[in-house]
Amino acid sequence: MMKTRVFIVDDHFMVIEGIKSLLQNEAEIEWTGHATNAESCMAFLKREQPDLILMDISLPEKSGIELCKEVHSKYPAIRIIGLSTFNQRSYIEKMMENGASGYLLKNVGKEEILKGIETVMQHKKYFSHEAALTIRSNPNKELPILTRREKEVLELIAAGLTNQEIADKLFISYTTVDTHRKNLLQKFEAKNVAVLINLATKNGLL
Amino acid sequence: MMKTRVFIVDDHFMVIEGIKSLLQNEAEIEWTGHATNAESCMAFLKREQPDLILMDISLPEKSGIELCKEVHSKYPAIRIIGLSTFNQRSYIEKMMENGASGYLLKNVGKEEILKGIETVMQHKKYFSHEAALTIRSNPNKELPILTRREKEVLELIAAGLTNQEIADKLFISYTTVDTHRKNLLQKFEAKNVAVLINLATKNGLL
DNA sequence: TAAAAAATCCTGTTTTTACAGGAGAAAAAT
DNA sequence: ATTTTTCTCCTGTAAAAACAGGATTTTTTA
Repeated sequence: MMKTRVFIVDDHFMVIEGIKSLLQNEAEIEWTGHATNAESCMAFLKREQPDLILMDISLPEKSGIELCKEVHSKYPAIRIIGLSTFNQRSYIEKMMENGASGYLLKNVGKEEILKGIETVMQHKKYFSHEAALTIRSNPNKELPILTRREKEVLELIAAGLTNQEIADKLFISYTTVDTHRKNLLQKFEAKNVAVLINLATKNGLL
Repeated sequence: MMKTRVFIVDDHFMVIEGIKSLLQNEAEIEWTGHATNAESCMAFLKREQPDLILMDISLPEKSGIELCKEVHSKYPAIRIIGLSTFNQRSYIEKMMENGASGYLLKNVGKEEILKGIETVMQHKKYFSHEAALTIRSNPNKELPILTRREKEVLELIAAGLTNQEIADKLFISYTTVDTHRKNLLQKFEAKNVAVLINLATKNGLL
């Protein structure tokens, strides 16, 4: 059996050290190195390509989601497993959309990491227990899909602009902004702007 | 020189493993164990008391901030260092108010962990580099201090209740709620409720 | 116990949202 | 090329929030 060559990208050194320590005595795993940001990850990949990357989702500067997309398009053979503390549907979905093959929450133990690596290397998808529950259990509480304009308006609302101010800024009519606002409230099933902003920030849209 | 007996509470097993791995060959450090939640931490302390606890701030069920308060009041001799991914003034301050002696961000390396432990054991306070910058640099952007009632009203606003509904719920007048709302906007320097909720969620108040 | 802070209540006015119900034009997807 | 989605605009009304400027009574804290 071939050894799986593993690389890790995470801005938390202690997480890198933890996973390294957990995997160092595993026969099927070969540790190829680590990076603490997107840039040094890409630099490494120019010289050497691992079989699999464990990739933290929240990195400084360029996010794990963007990095995932970039790595996946330039090196489609490399399998990627998302890594995060956040057990949120939106994050998991974004990673998978951008080419990840699996998702591990950072509270997992050695077994789940190994199982994840093994499963993903067999061209199958893998989610750690809790993450799997999240994507299955509440398909009702799905995040609404916003249009480009709606996102734009949402951000300006959060910034404190009134409908009139938003209208002036976007060179559209006051009534158009009102319509977008109406649609935002409807999509989020929010009674008013307080709930809207609350939901939006908690789902990482702001 | 006495060895420092270190205990760690963190719900992420890989972080525990990482710190353990980093500290295991250090002569001045004695590893006494770990817990992944507040309950098992308290259970451990009943049997044995370490010199220092590295305590994650975001734990399931009871938060690190509450646990910190509890440990500090029951075992005042134990030194506590807060541990977190979040470099936010509010979190750092809350931990320090509740009896912590230092604060480490999870992106630190071995040196800062050791320096932190050493410093705190000498009855001094310690903040990791980036955390120290945060508490020093922007004393202007301080979080407003809310009263009990204001917090209550803030939460109900975020839940989508109108002034009248909040008034009914709290058995106070509509005008009182309006005053609290006014004061909240003033304290946060927010133009309207959208900005208020945005700031409040981003600062962990909601 | 005196001073400070917090919580309560009030009258008004203006501005902004929220809600209802359409509808045409431009872009995008099939 | 046609359907669907998105973006745009409109009229009108009711409800709620924001703003101004007080004032009294409880609680806390020094």
